[in-house]
Amino acid sequence: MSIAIENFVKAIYNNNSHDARDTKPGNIAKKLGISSAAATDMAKKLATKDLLHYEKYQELQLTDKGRKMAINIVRKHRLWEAFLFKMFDMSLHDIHKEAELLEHQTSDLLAEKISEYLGHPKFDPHGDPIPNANGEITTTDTSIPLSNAEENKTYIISRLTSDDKEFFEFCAKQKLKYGHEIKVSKQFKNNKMTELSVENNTILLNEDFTTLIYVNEIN
Amino acid sequence: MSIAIENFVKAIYNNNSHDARDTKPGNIAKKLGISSAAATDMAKKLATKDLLHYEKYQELQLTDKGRKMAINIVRKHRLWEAFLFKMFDMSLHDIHKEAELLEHQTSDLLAEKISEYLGHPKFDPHGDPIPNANGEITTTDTSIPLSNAEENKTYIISRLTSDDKEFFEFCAKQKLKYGHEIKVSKQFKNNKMTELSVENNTILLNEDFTTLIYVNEIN
DNA sequence: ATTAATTTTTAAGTTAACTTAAAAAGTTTT
DNA sequence: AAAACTTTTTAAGTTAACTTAAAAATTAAT
Ligand SMILES: [Mn+2]
Ligand SMILES: [Mn+2]
Ligand SMILES: [Mn+2]
Ligand SMILES: [Mn+2]
Repeated sequence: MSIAIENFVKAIYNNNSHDARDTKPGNIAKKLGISSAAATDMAKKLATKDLLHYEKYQELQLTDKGRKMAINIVRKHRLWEAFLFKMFDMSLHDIHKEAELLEHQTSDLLAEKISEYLGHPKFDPHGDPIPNANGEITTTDTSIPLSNAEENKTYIISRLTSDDKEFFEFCAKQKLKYGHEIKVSKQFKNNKMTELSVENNTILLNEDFTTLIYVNEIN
Repeated sequence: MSIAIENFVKAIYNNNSHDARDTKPGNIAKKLGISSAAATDMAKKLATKDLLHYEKYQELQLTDKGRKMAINIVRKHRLWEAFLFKMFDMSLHDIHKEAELLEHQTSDLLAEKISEYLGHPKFDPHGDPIPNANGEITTTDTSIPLSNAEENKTYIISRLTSDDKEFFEFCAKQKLKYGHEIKVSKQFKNNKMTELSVENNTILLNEDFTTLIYVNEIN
């Protein structure tokens, strides 16, 4: 399967497993940076390969075969992220970019070697779950977006769901990293802003960021 | 530059730096597993990109730009080989296959991180030199093929120049590895065979293998 | 319920990287 | 120096992955 096909299938998978937003060709096209005409063509082609169900004007839905394929790529992506993060001093954004390419050129054998070396990690450095070699995700995600966090409660950052460079640079600078502890001091409901403290610093985030940062409450 | 272009330029580079054999489209085509018509087309195209000089029926010659590009890919290939060899228990042949793909999806930044992690190694696990980030190869190779080695002299294996799976399996089993010591006991000139000892075992190799194994004399 | 706006699909065309088959040129043998 | 053989080139055609622009369908607004 070509890189174009792999990216297409992965985009569908990420789209409706993550946000559950609309999974029509136009939206997938936007994520991949191609025209929606190209996405429609590709969808039709992949339907003949039994990777997805296609019906005119309807949402695209992966078949079991398509989902399996997507998960395999996602697994390789997240393993590479975890591996590069551990081995080298590189920004999350750079790591993501490398993984975006390496994921397509990695044998199952090498993926397994990487997983083994890392002790079969369950999460990548963004906090996203890493499927096992059988395509299963055994962890359950109970985290909520920071925008929904409650005042005066303490949380652990569990996911950073973006691939924007500036976002990650900001997060790195402010110590907003996977696994770090934060305390929400105030939710400004009207302005949709959140005040919180990280390592004795108080920062104020707007909704653009608080919907990308997911947290788990500490009890 | 596409993967097809990168592999083409690399094939030319490897061809006339290694064996100095004929570098016409047909021969390159054979190495890449494409038709010679395709190779001729590609050669013409790359000439317009100033990556090589093309003249009908003549040998293909890389320009400085083309050579630079080839060396950059070779560097990434060999760094990946050295890195995977160090990190994981994988056969040389498998490592080579992974590197053949990863070399095209590796940023200069990541290549440098790998090189740094390994302490800027000068050789890959086949004994081939790793160009530095400026494309320079500072080591000089004084090794000779085992077929030319002299009787009753002791050598260190410095290169295994093949990508055949069976060859590497055989070498691995017989401890014919990069850096290992061997002693040549007899050269059968007529039969073009070489008798040698490795770790107290005596083995007899024919020309198919002794031209692929390069050695340096121990003084 | 029309009309307007948005999205998806179809249609037609492009480019890169191939293929096979025939023609042309180069090389080797007699 | 022909003839025979081999290799390279040209020519024509295919496929995957795109594009733009128009047509068709869906969705939203009045
Ligand atoms: Mn990708
Ligand atoms: Mn990730
Ligand atoms: Mn390659
Ligand atoms: Mn090598």
